[in-house]
Amino acid sequence: MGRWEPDTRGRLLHAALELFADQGYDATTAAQIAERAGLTKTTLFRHFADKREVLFQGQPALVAVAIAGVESAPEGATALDLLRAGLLALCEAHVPEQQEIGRQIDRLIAASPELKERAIFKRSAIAAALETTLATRLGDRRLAGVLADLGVRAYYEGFSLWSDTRRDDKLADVVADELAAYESVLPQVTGR
Amino acid sequence: MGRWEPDTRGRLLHAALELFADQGYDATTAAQIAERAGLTKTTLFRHFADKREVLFQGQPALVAVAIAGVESAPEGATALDLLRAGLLALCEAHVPEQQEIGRQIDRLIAASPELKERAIFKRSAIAAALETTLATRLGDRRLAGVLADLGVRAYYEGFSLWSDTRRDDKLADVVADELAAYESVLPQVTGR
DNA sequence: GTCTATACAATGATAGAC
DNA sequence: GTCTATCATTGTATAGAC
Repeated sequence: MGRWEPDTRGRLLHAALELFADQGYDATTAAQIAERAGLTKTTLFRHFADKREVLFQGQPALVAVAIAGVESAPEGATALDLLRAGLLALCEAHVPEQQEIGRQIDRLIAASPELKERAIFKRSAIAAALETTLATRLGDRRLAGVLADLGVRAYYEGFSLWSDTRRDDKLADVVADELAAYESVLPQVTGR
Repeated sequence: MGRWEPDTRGRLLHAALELFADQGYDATTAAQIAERAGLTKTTLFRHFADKREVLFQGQPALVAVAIAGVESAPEGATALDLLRAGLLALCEAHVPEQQEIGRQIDRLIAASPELKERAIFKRSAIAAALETTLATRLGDRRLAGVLADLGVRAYYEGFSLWSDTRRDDKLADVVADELAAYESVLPQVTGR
């Protein structure tokens, strides 16, 4: 289907994961990643704005999925229903293989402040997108913001539990449990 | 009190703000900032890990203040009392001049993805610190996390309101109002 | 203990050829 | 879409001056 090997971005991700596992993130140059994928540094930076984005290339699609999930919720849905619809869509976008890749990436993030900063930026991008959609549906910016924070927290905490201690459960269930735990703790905030 | 001009970091911040206002963040080099402050690039990087940190140098102190605020709350304080104590301390650490500097920095952040990423990282650092302290006092990680998100949101939204439309009010009051608004909206999340 | 001089590796941008 | 080549800038490292 063309003069070059297909799936350039995927090949770059794969090459990066191997090299980072061997040498660490900092000790690996963009040129090395490109070379292992059979490309040059210039080409890598044509596909990704920076070295970090090679690892986070999956996130934008997740955001779109979450938004679509909220938007496809039925008309009479409650605030919490909308949030759950978004999270469910998000979770179902994960294929089982991503559990292992996710673990790998999480380890790299934990070891690199540079990656941690980008990871938090991505997390906040999901929250912001969720907030916007929820605000449209609910007509209440504050409620939307609070809900988005809650949902994103449930998603990240859930993902972490899922890949650490609940590997055989479905991600959607773990996240739903986490969200339910927040619900049951909220009355303590309001003052009972 | 020494052989050199005092307040090196403050001078660098001042120089950076002037140059960024003139030329924008991207078009200003670290060397230019240093030169305007009467220093060299080497010295700038001795004081700050990177160019962005010149702008965010105030944040670490704010984190310490917020934590101290929570820790100094009386023994019988409720979860919400603890959060309010932290936020109050945070707000009172702001001197009036910081309203204008804060506005300036916010404009720069809005115009630069690079700065936005760092700003979000700083926000999350405040949330994480708050969460840790609250968890210690409350003995409940989940509650602490949810509370920290809520508090940090109130602080940032409050700051934004304060510098945009409520300049003459006290920051602490604006933030307290914002937090109260979240409290009143929370029952809608629990499901009434 | 803070600053400077110099040299250096890596990022990321850019222009032009295939 | 990729490559070669070149480039400015970031940020580091070293060794020394006051």
